[in-house]
Amino acid sequence: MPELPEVETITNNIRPKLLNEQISDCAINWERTIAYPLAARFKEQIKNQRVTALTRRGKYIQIHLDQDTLLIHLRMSGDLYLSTEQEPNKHDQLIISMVSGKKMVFNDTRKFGRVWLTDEPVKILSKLGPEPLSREFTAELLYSLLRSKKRQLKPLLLDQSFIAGLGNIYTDESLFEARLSPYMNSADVTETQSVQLRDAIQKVLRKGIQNNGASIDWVYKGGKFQDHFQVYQRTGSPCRICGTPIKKVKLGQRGTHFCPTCQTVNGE
DNA sequence: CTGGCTCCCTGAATGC
DNA sequence: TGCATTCAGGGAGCCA
Repeated sequence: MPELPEVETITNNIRPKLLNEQISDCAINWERTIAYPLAARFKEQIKNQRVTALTRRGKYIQIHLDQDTLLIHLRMSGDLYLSTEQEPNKHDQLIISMVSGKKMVFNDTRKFGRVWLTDEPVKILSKLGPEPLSREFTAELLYSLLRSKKRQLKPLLLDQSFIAGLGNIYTDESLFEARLSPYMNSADVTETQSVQLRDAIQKVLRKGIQNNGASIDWVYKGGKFQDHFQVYQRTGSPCRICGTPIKKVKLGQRGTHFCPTCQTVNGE
């Protein structure tokens, strides 16, 4: 599942290949991929625009064009890459071709991914919480944000309006790194624990990026962070700190992995 | 405000 | 072997 480190890796990979390219045309194979505007208008509006920059915000890839911004959210199974192949692959939902002949492919097996073409990307991105790797993401900020809510840490960290970019993998890994229980109520987190959690989130995300993200299932290949998982997908395996079998539970409708010995709610 | 649940999708895993 | 069922997972939307 592409989360912040995977999206960062993908954005970095395509940036040099796409900068200054001019779009000539696009093929929409699954209309629902286009979240905005209507498919027909999208197709017209994107034509002839030139790529000026590529950035990431949360789990969104932003492809800045000279008129609009192309926002891409990969959701569960999306991938974005340059292709030289003539025939489309299975699950190529959107293919954008360049004047130079290059083709950018949005491939998405489960069809959850979405693409927007808008001159007001802020309207979509302003719902997001702070960037966890930015300078503004201090322990003090996290502490005040946590105290302003009364929610269990796991579902709260997954909430993109709280912090942008964490998904199921990096949330579980961050909570383990911080030694905090996924069940813990955010309002009970102390200042010291906020420091731990901020440091843990940044450490885990940075390590993810260094490893080009994680490759799990058949989705997204190329990353190596899966070799460094402490809890994610390690159900029943011994905790690397204390040896207790890693537990998997359902929390907020999401599979949640943690060490019941190392990750406590203030001793409980 | 919070939590719980459903929906969108496909492919892998499991059951018989 | 083959068919049917179940499940995972990000985020929107709905309801309590």
